[in-house]
Amino acid sequence: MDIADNRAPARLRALPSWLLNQAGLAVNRLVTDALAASGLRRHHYSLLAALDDLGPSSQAELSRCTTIDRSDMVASINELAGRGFVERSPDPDDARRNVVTITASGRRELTKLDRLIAHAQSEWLAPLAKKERAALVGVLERIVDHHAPNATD
Amino acid sequence: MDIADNRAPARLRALPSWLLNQAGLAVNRLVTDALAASGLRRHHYSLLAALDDLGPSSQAELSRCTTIDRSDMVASINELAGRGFVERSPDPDDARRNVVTITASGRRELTKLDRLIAHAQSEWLAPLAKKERAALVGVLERIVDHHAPNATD
DNA sequence: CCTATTTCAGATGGACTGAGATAC
DNA sequence: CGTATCTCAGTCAATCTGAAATAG
Repeated sequence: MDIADNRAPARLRALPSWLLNQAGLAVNRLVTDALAASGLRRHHYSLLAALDDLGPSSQAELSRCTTIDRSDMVASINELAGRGFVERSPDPDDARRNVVTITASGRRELTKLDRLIAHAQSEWLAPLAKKERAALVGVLERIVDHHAPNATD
Repeated sequence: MDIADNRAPARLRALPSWLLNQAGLAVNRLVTDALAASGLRRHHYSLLAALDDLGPSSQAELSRCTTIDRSDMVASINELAGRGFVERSPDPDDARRNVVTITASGRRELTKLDRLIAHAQSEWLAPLAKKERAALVGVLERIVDHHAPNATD
């Protein structure tokens, strides 16, 4: 019952996947808390950011590029549409699809969220120098690309 | 609908927490699949590894050092005990506590799991050189320590 | 009296499966 | 025809809250 008894055993501390999951718990707490006041959750930010980057997109496209499941898309878009941050309309060129578009109000909200998210990132990465943060991002990109559905398998 | 349409927008690809979560999905899939044949899940490995490192421990101690919630501990230990991998007995020195001990059979199982887990790690980190893997572990350790409950806050 | 431990009952958010309806 | 999209219903593992019972 020492004060430092919470320390993880060496077996786990040396395990990359365990460390990644622990680091993930920390960021996700920070980001979730940062977004809490706006009443939005993490995937809402992903969607607004994706829509701002890509322009109007179908739900299937959004699903593919955010890795949010197609079946969870419906509810998320509903929530964003209910807040007036996106609009959903049938695609005139393909009647199977909906076109989801970010609104002016959604873009304003996104600007606020960007700031909150950026702040959470730097709280999370506080112990790292600028160069180390960039290196971490680079390494994670390579891992993510390597395991992407249409990647070097 | 290009073949590379799955690519995430720049906004997300540049976001450390998003990359970390994507990388986490990949490892957790690999590790979960690696453990599937043994009928165990990720936290079972954490518990066996912790018990092998620390020796007999109370459930509260295990909870603190693995970050598995106290309330989830009960079921997990039950499952491991049901397979004969750990034994649970009342602590003679403190009647509130149980002492959980890894069995010989549990240690044998852990040896197998160690190999499976190690293999999953190297599949996951395939695109990285040895030095890069070590650097990643080092960086993650610093982040995790910084956000640990009793840390430099 | 306050705190620590084990346990249960339940909520929550996130990732995912399967299938139906519709349209390409 | 087979395939793609949107939608709904529901599963599943993981994280976490609250509280009761017991003991230090």
